[in-house]
This record gives sequence, C-alpha cells and structure tokens, in this order.
Amino acid sequence: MNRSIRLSEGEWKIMNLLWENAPRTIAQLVSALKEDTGWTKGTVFMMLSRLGEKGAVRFEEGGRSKLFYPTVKKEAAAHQETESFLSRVYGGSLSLLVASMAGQKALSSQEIGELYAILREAESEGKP
Amino acid sequence: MNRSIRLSEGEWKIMNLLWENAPRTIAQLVSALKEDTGWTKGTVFMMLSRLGEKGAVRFEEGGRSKLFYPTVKKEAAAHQETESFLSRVYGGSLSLLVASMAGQKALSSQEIGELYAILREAESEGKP
DNA sequence: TTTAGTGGTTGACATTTGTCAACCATGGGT
DNA sequence: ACCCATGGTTGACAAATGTCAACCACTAAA
Repeated sequence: MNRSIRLSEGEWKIMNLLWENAPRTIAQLVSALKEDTGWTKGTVFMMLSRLGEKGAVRFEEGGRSKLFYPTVKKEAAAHQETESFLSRVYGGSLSLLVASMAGQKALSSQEIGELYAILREAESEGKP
Repeated sequence: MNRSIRLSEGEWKIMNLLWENAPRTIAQLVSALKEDTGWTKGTVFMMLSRLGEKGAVRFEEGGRSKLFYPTVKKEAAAHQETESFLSRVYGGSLSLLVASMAGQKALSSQEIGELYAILREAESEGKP
C-alpha cells in the first residue's frame, strides 16, 4: 500500500527545500527558512518528526547532526495535491483553471508561449 | 479592507453549492451533500456559521427556514486559492503545473484542444 | 574543568477543522 | 390540548497544524 501522503502548507515548505537539495540538517533548514517563516529549530524539528510519521522523510545519523532526506517523490506529492486542488476549486478541470487565470489577465505572453510549447509537446507524444 | 478569505476543504463544498445556486436552506444543503459527505444539519450549520464569521456567506430570514447566500465571488476565492496552491506546489508557475499534468499523461486530447482555444483567446485580448 | 555553543528532544498550548448528539421552539395535524 | 416533524442552536470533542520555551548532551575552546 502506498497511502497518499497529505502535506500541510508548512510541510510543503520543508519538503520543497529537501527536494531542491538533500540531505539537509535541521540547522540548515532553519537558516533556509529564516526569511520566509523564521521558524525555530523546535518548530522545524516538529515538522520533520511529523513528516517522518507520515513517511515523507527519513534521516541518517551524520556525525554531529542528523541528515534528512525526502522519501517521496515530488511528482507524486504534486500530482496528489493538484488533483485535490482541481476538484475542490475547478470541478476537476484544468482547462477551467487556465481559463480563469487567462480571464484574470494573469497570464504573461511569455507564459502563454511556454504553454503552447507544452501543448505541442504533449500532442506529439503518444503517436509512434 | 477586504481580507482574503481562506476556505477549508469542507467549506469549499458548501460554497460551491451556494455559488451553483443560491439561496439555499440548511436542509437543502444537507440533502445536496448526502452522497458526498453525509453531513448532518449540525455539521452544515457549523460550517455555515464559520463561513458567516469569515464573511463568506450571509442569510435572510425566509419564513420557515433561513436562506443562505454567498457574499464573496467565486472568482475571488478561486484566484486566491490558486495563487496559494501554485506557489506552494509549483513555485508559482502555471506552466510548471500544466507541464507536470502533461508529463503525467493526465491531459486528454480534448483538454488539449480546449487549452489551445483558451490560449488563442488570451492572445487576441488586449489589442484594440 | 568550566563554559559556551551546537544539535536534539520533550512537553505544552492555541487555533482550525471536522463532526456531531442533544436540546429547544414552533406550527400543523389529529 | 397535545404531539411530531422541521428547523435552529449549543456545547462539546478529537485530530491536525503551527509554534515554541526549556531542558539535556556533547564538544571544543578558554
């Protein structure tokens, strides 16, 4: 069974850092989060323990300090979260989301270009 | 000041129903949610009160039963939630989200077609 | 060896969310 | 006059989340 892990807002911050570059120590995480959240080591430690219980991270003894690694792939977590978000807010429709962003003029022409590229890519895939 | 309302997962369910069709009574909401959540009137009432405190709904005395209306626009709530979601999971990039969906085969050719249409539409806007 | 850092852990606490069971009021029926 | 169905409201409770202050252990420097 690979139960789907649900990450909280705060947990995403930790995980994003670990996915970006692992392993990291508590101290490193604290300093990386200095600007954004200012969490103390106690807070970060708590987050990590809970993430550990959820099976999202593990650690190794690394001399002076523990080394934390993510144990779930970002793609999996992102996909899960995306599904949940889309169904909650846009009835599960990605098109609706994009349409909404577009209608809000929240799309730069650069982004539009990127999206075209992605679509072309997606189209060409699947045909031998 | 219009503080940005943050809706919980459950609150979205209630709001989606109200946006779809308002006003509604508690009983109507309970029956509409029968399948999905099976919440009792007590639960729905609680949700509505909390939504009321958050300034997301209001009600009118309607004879036998109260009539609930949404007081925030769905677009606003959706935009807010989208921003938060994108920054949490995709570093704020819509393109990354779509690319991820595409890479995950989660895009039907129909959806791809819709997206093209949306992009074309978005492009044509802004020129007099 | 005394002390000041470093890193690790515990034990709370406050808030938010999900979820009622239970109780109260009222207006039709009988 | 009495009772039940319908709607409204209260008062909890448990789990999840955010957030430490405080304490312990160990080491390297003074």
